[in-house]
Amino acid sequence: MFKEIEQKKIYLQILEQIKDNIIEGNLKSGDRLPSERQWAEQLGVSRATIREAIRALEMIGLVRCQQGEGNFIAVDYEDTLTQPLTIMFWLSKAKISQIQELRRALETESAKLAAKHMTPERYEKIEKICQAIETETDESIRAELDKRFHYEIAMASENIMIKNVLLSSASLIEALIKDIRIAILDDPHRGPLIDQQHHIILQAFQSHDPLKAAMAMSQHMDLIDDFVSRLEPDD
Amino acid sequence: MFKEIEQKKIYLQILEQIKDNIIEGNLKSGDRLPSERQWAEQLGVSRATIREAIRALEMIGLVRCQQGEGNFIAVDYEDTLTQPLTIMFWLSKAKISQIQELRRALETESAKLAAKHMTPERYEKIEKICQAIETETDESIRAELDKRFHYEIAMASENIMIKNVLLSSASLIEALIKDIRIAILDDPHRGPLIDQQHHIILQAFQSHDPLKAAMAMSQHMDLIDDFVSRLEPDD
DNA sequence: TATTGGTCAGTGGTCTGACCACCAACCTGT
DNA sequence: ACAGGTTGGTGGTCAGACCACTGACCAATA
Repeated sequence: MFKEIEQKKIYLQILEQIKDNIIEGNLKSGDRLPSERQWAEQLGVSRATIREAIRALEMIGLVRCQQGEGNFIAVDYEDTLTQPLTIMFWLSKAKISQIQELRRALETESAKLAAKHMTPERYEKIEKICQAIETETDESIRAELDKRFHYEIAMASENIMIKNVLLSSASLIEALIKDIRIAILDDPHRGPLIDQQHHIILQAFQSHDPLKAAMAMSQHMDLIDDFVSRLEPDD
Repeated sequence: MFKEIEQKKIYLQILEQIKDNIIEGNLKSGDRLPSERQWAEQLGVSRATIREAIRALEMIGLVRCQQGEGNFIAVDYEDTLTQPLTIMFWLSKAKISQIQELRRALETESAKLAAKHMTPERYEKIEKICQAIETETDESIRAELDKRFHYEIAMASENIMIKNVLLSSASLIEALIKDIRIAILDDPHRGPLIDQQHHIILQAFQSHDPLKAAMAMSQHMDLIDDFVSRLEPDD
């Protein structure tokens, strides 16, 4: 299952091996890796080296480390970009509005693709979420449902790359503005507006109209834009 | 009643410190980090631990390691996402067309923002590149110029997050289809078409018309879409 | 019987000290 | 002045040790 190590950046070789093993199907999400001691012996390297490799893999969200239990392949790769994206945000001294613009680009494309590939099952699922949002009165639950609304659209886009980048940037925004959804949803003037926008998006999905979906989602994003811009005035 | 006791992993604490130091301006691109031994002593941890932190930082492109010389803060953070994006691509078994869709979303938004923020200096720069593309006959140089064309637009968008995600996905596509630009440009029917599209984009920039820029760029992307779809037929 | 609490083996987290490979800057002899 | 070797500092790797945590097993207790 694991080959002997040659020379070069050892931790990169281990990464390659894991990658290959996953692609070949020998390793899958949630699988446990060999224990560090055992693995080190198998590969003929020291435990310290194995650990450096694991650390690198953990950083990009590919491996989850649990003391006393073991190291595991991440259950999904949705968080692979979150950490790097967060770092990039801080180091490049970007503004929140810039992530928001990134998210806008992805949400609109996501909606466009979702409309293109929408299935009755998925549509029903999303429709139910919308209905739940309308009838729900607890703002924090409404916020959670709104999140799921966007998540399901991302799934429906059938594009895992866009989905993951989108989810990462969305969670970064959330981390920066914890209660953005609540704050937006809480505005009594906005509640109905949001529901209306959701409906337009739904209609676009139902009629498989990518352009309409993209435009509707873009307008939906305007709400968040507005909130961000007030939170973070232009320099 | 009792608060949870939580000991963050040391390597994450070190990451935090580096992040803070960069934000505060104590550390900047290209700066050299303390030697591992010295640093370990300063922080009161072992060298192995320091190395695990460095390995994690190297993985996301934040640190460059040079044996016999030292460890350095990366000169730019443009590659922070390239590695994770590549890993994600392989592990999620995505198709090239999906990255292309990701790129399309970013290129169009990038063009839109560029039109919004275009300055005479930047316009002139991009215009010169376009002229160079038209007069150049060597296909590989044309390809290189085309790359710069997109790069400058990304810069002009004045959105570092979009720029970096875009460049990462573009370089991932390039790695997967090495000669895509040449292959596309090489088609005698396409050469004039590309030049024409570039001009439309330029016009949109000049008139600060974001929507027109986005649409023109989207059409420009169709060319690559077309190429990818022929290279990678639908399942 | 059901629950508590201890033991124990296995795991990741960290530390220590050592050796190797590499690089740059400093000699040194010509 | 210069080519070539020496030397000290750096990252790369290794071996072995101890700690903290986990889960499973099991005995003592209510």
